[in-house]
Amino acid sequence: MSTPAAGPSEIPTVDPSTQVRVRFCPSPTGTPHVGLIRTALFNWAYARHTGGKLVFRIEDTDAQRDSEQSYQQLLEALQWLGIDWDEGVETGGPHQPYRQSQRMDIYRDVLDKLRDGGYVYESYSTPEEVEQRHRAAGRDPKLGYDNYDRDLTAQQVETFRAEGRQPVLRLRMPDEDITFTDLVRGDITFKAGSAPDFVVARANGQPLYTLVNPVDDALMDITHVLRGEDLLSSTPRQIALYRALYAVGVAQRMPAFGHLPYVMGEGNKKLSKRDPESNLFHHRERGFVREGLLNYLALLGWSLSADEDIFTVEELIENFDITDVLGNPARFDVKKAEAINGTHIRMLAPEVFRDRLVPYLQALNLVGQELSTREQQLLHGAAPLVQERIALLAEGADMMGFLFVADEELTVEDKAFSGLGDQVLETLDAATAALETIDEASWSTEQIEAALRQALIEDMGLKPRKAFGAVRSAISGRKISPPLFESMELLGRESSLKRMRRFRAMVLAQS
RNA sequence: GCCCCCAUCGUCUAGCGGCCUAGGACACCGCCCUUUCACGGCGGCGGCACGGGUUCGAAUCCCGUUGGGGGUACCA
Repeated sequence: MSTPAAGPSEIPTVDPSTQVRVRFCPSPTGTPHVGLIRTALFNWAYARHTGGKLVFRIEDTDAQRDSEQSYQQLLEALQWLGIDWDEGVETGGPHQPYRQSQRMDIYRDVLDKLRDGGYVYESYSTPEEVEQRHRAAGRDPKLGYDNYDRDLTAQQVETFRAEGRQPVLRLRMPDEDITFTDLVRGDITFKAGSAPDFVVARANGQPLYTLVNPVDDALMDITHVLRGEDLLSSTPRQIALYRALYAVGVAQRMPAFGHLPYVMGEGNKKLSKRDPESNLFHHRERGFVREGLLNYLALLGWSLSADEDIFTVEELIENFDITDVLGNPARFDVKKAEAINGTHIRMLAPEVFRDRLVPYLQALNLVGQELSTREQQLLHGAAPLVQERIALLAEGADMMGFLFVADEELTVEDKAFSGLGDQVLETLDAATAALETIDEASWSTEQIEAALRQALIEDMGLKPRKAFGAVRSAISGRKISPPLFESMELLGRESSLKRMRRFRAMVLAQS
């Protein structure tokens, strides 16, 4: 019984008129990785750019590693970023179910067809035996499977069975070069014999990723397989499988492949799951806005134009083409990501920015679940003050934090006492006296600034840096704060004066 | 070992034979603006890995070298 290797035959390919159908098919293991999300983004952008469809499938065939929590996180990640899908888990579609763990009977069917067609064969060799044969023949033992079981005689098979062996199923690879045109890298040829016959199903009958991934792509009529570079070398095996699937009537066409470059971390290593910056949610917690992170992620391998790094999702969709993606790996640069995020923060409408800040204020316990009228008022006034001076939302919440704490509970940082000059006390006294002359009704940024300038700069002849620095420390407890006079207006007369006196006492106690 | 991918400033990139004495962004360094920090503005530093070809002409095409990465599982 000889097994045929499916040849190139006349399997249809994808042409420019083909309606695009791409997919995102993660395994639900661990927390979403920025590299994975970049893959989702490019698939999504390509679907939206071409007016095609995005299918969201879950590859949970490894019960050992998959988790429901991870699945939920994937949903949350895509939802946060605004990456939506046309068919798939949660939304359903004509090819459901979209979780591979629920498609086992389908794979069994396909396996039967492949076996009936003679494209897969039973393999009884153990890894040890393969290695032993390599050694005996003087070959490198790490060569991989040696195709030994391709043409076993009925006699041999019977012997193995009698020994109680359970065979795995392998797909027979063609004895010829396999060439395909990668959408990002161009023509790639794998030499004949460089990939041995591979396992598509375990001895216990469980189908493996090597089978299940192309089978679902075929069944779901995926036209463009855009995935990570780590899967590049498995492409010849998939092409061989596809030819067999076409021969048995499961696949209708050969999809186009495009392999996206790695996202690198420090040094020359792939950004590992261990690195905190590989974790999408880590960035969200630090205060990345979706617009900024999406922009930065798209920049890893793609660019809008020669002289503009900042773009919106709409611009991405309008201009994105997979063939423009670069093949070389890109390092994830936190600094640049933050800078781009800062630009996007500045681009947000004031009220949007304000709303986005709330969860970060809550995370710092500065406000509760519901904002009081006073808190809303403070947020409303302070948001525009910080919007133009931060790169991350968490920074913004932190910077305006002093407004949300009681006067007597304001933390005054050690640094806030330094560099104030020998005339701190006099400065604080003069400032307080000047502020006291402003009545409640005329307590405004303009009045505050005028009074302080007159008393400290004009009358005392102090440098603005020292003069206002002392007041800033008193009001905010820090050396760095939102604009001072505006902050004082927001805080109000009473609070401001209380903080002035409290700080004076602290300075006195320090010396 | 074998197979495959990649190679422009520190980083991300523009460049697809002449427009390049290589452009932008981030970072860094000055200066300006300024109540701190930022933002903004101006300027500076800094790169085609190497060697052969092809061509009137190469960052761009070809080959090799070197360097980096990935694969080579009954993981995905």
